Amino acid sequence: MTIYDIANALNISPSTVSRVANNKSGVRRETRQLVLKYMEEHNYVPNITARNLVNQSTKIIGILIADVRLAYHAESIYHIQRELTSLGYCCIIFNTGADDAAKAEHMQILSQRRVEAAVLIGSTFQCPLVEEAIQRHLPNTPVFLFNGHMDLPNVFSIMADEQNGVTNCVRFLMQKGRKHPAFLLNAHTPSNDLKLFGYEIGVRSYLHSEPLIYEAPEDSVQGGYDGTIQLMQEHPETDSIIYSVDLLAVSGLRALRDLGVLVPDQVSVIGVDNSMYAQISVPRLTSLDNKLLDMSMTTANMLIDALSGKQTTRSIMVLSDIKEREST
Amino acid sequence: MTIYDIANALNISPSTVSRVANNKSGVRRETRQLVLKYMEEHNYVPNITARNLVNQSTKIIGILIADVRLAYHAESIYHIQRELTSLGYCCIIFNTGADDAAKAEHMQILSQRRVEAAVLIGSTFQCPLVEEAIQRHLPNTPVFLFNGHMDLPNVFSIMADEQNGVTNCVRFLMQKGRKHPAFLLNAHTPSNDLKLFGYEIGVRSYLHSEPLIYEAPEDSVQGGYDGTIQLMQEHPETDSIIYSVDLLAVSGLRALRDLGVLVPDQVSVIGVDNSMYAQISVPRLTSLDNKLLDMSMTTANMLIDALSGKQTTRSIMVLSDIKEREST
DNA sequence: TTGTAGGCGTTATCAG
DNA sequence: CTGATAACGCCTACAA
Repeated sequence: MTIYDIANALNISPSTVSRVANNKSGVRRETRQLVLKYMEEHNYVPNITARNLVNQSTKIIGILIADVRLAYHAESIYHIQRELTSLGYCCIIFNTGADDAAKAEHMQILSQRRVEAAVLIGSTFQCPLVEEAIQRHLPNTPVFLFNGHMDLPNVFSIMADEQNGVTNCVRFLMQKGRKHPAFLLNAHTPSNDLKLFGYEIGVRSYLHSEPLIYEAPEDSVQGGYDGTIQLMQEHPETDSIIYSVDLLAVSGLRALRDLGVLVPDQVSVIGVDNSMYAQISVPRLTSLDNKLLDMSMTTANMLIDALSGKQTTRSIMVLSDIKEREST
Repeated sequence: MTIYDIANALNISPSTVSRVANNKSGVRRETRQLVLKYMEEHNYVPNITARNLVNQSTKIIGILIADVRLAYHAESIYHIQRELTSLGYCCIIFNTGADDAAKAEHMQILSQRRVEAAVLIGSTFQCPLVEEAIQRHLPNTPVFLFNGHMDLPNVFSIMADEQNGVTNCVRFLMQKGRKHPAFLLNAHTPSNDLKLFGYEIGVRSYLHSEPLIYEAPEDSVQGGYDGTIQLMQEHPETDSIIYSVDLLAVSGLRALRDLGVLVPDQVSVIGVDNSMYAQISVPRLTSLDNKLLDMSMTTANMLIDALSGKQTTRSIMVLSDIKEREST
C-alpha cells in the first residue's frame, strides 16, 4: 500500500495523499477526511525507508555495548531507548563483545545504517582502535561516550565521578574507624582504573598509609571469591574491602563468610554500581551509586539537543554517592 | 559520497560502481580495482536506506520486550542479536513496559519500519490486544513469540517447558523426602500460570495432597520476602517452596534466614530461570533451568529459516531441567 | 565490459 | 486547494 494506491483509489493525486499523511495544511477538509478514512481502513503506514531517503534522515540511533547481559548496561539502554522512542527515534543495538577490534568494526555498520547519532556504553570503548574507527567512519556523527573521554570534536562524554566516589568510600570507611581498606578488581578497564586511582588517593590522603590492591581472575563470581580468600590470607589485618563492582563484592561476601569473618563487624565491604545484586546479597551491600539513571537520562537529553542543532556541553560528570546498607 | 560521485571522479558510469559495490561479475579487473581503491580511500559505504528501498528489504528485525533490565530478557536479546547481526541483519529493540496496550501500539512502529520479522520476548505478549495488533499491522510478517502461543498463521512459538519443569521440581522435592511443598508467585503472567499449573499437577499426582499457593506483592525483592514470612507463619508445616522466579526465591531465602529456618535442612527452596541470582545467593539456589540460551539460538535459527523461505516448524518446545545447588 | 534509463515510495517545489 | 515533476541513492534490465 503506497500513496499511489490511495491516490488511484480516490482519484486524487499522490501529493495530496502525502500532505494528509504528513498532516500538512493546504488540503480541503472533506478531502482530508476521505483520505484519512481510507488510510485507517487499509492500515496504511508510510514507508519510513522511502521517507528517510528523501528526507536524508533515518531517525535511527545506534547503541553499542559490550554485553547487555551485564546489569549495568541493560539499565542504561532501557532509559535511553525509552526516551528516544518517545521522540520518534528508534535504536539499533549491538553487543560488540569485549574485543576492541570488534568494537571498532561496528562503527562501519553504524555508518552504513546512517545512524543520526551513536551511543557507546561502557568505559571500554575508550580505546585507540575505536577512536580511529570513529574518525574514519563517523567523523560527522555525534557520538556519546558513556564513562569515557575522547578528544574528538564530535564525541560527547557522560562520566560518572567514580574516582572521587571511591575516594569518598575510603573516607567513609575511615570515619567508621577502618584503618586498612583493600581494593579488589578483576579487570583493567578505564573505569576500573579510575576507581583504583580514587582508592589510592583516598588511602594516601585520609589514612596516610600504603594502598593494598588485589587483582582477581576475570570471572566475577569465582574471581571475587578467590581473590578475597587470597587477600585475607596474605593480609589478615585488612578491615575493609572496596570491590570494583557489586557482583565481585557479593562473591567476596561469600568468601568472608566461609572464612568465618564477620561483616561488617570485622570487615566492612563496599561495592560499586548500586545494582540489584547489592540489594539481595547477605548482608545487603553498601554500594557506590554511580547514578546510572541520571546518566542515561542526561545522555538522552544531550543527544536530542545535539540532533536538534542546539549547542550543548561536550562533557558532563554525574556525581556519585554512597548508598549505605548492612555491609559497612 | 554516492555511487555518482565515484562514477564522476573516475569517469565511469554509476552502474559499474554499483556492480563493484555489490561484488558482481561483469567488470574488468582493472576497473574493479580502481573503484575498490577509490572506495577504500574515501570510506565509501553504500546507503542502506536507498538500497533497501529498491530491494524491498530492510534487513531489520524488531525485538519487543517488556523490560531489558530483567536478566531473563537481556540474555535472550544478547544471543538473538549476535546471531542475526552475523547474518547482516540489525535489531531495533523496544522496551514496551508492562501495559498490554503499549505493547500493541509498538506493532505499528514495527510495521512502519518495515521489519522483516519480529521477536516478542516474554509470555506477557500473549494477550488479545497484541494478537489483534499483529493481525492488523503485521499480518504477513513472521512473528516469533517467546514463551507464548498464538493461533495465527504468521506467528511462531518458542516455548520453555515450564509446566512439566515445575512438575518435575515437585517430584524432585518428593524424592528428597519433602511432603509439603508450597508455590509462591508475584504476578499472573501466562508463563507463571503454566508453572503454577505444573505445580498443582505435581502435588496432586506425586504427593496426593492439596496445593498451597501464595501470591506475593508485585515487587520481587520485597514481595519474595513478605510472601515467605506470611507463608511460613500461616503454614509452618511447609518443608519446601518453589518460587516462580529466582529473584523471588533469593528474597525468600533471606526471609527464611531471618525466621531462623535452615535451608535446606528444614525447608528446601527452588527458583526458576537458573540466573545469576541463583549462583550468588546464600545458600546457592537450586533452580529450574529453562534453557534460555537454547531458546534464543533456536529462535534465531527459525527466524533465519523463515526469512529465507524455508518451511520450519511453527512451534517448538525446549525441555527444561533442574540445576541442583545448595538450597535443596 | 560498460552505459542508459526506469523505478523503489516519499517529499518538496512549482504551476495551475 | 490540487496536481505534475524532480529529486533522494541505489539496483537492474536492456542496450551498446
